[in-house]
Amino acid sequence: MPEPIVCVTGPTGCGKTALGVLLAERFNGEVVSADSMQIYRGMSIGSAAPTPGETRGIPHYMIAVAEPSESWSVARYVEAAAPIVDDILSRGKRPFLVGGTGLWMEALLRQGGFAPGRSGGEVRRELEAELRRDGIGPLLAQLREVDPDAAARIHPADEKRVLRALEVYRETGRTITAHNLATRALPPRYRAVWLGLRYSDRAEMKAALDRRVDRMMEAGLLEEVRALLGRVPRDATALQAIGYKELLPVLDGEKTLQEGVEEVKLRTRQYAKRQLTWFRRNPDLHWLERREGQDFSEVVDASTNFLRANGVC
RNA sequence: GCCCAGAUAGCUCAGUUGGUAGAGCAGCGGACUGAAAAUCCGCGUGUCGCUGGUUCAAUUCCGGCUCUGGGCA
Repeated sequence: MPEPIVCVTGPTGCGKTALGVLLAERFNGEVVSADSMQIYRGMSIGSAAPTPGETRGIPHYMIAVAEPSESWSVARYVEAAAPIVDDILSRGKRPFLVGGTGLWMEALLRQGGFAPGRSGGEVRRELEAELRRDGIGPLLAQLREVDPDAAARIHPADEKRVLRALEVYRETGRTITAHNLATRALPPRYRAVWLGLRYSDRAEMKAALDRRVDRMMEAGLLEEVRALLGRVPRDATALQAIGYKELLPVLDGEKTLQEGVEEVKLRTRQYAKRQLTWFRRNPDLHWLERREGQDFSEVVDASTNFLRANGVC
């Protein structure tokens, strides 16, 4: 087993990027981003991608590598990121997986890929057409028949997952349940040590997130959204990003700037809450609590101690 | 000063022909294996403005008061 890679995660806006860079500096590391929006070009303000100054000379990968008009997915991310992690390891450096997209991080660490099928694919489009034509009922009935476990597990209202489960079956003749069981049984691709950074107080987190959105606006987020709109279709995955989809109605004149900004702040804290839910279930994750007015070096020192105690040196 | 309307959950509001109340949003919790910054699920958190009266019982009916809109002066 090679040296563990270090995962640095937590809800948005809590300082993952800064912590990741400082730790990579101390531990001979390079940073691999695990962020479903920083991956696109032209979204640096709204996705809070690290600036050249913030990277402090540490190599960063998987940031601004995709055209926002092409929609990336977890599977494509893993295909691209895994060779990079391997390369970092082969050069005797330590990969720091830094980001807030939990599914992407876990998928990269896991061995065994995804079952075939993808958004925009032929089978998916077929299923979407069936859904529009006949409603979810017949699709649920089909799923109960071919994959009763998935039918029991997935909420009937979660159309996206119902479609995906049927898609896997139609593409492969195997169920998504069988596929998931098989991949879960495999040993992980990489050994990992997990650090999570979060505010100990919810109100402090909200205040910090609000301030960050204000800073993004000052930095020209609205112009960034306008520029993006000029070169990507409206249904692009990139335009689902928080900070972008909420400002489109402002550019369309359907909403005031203030309403748009309030919406961005709201969706940002709701997203942070979903991330907390996602990461809370990870028993390997070591949480570092941030408090208002606390010196960031305390967090860095605590992280350093934790990593040393867990075999990272 | 007078007239009219309103005052119910954090917000916007519904409702109770008198038996202490419920929607949306917010909030909190949860799920998550090719859109994941996506998608989906669960949970009501309340001096029904204050104060008297009628009544077995008032958030509901009646009076007074306060506040907020709008109108007339």
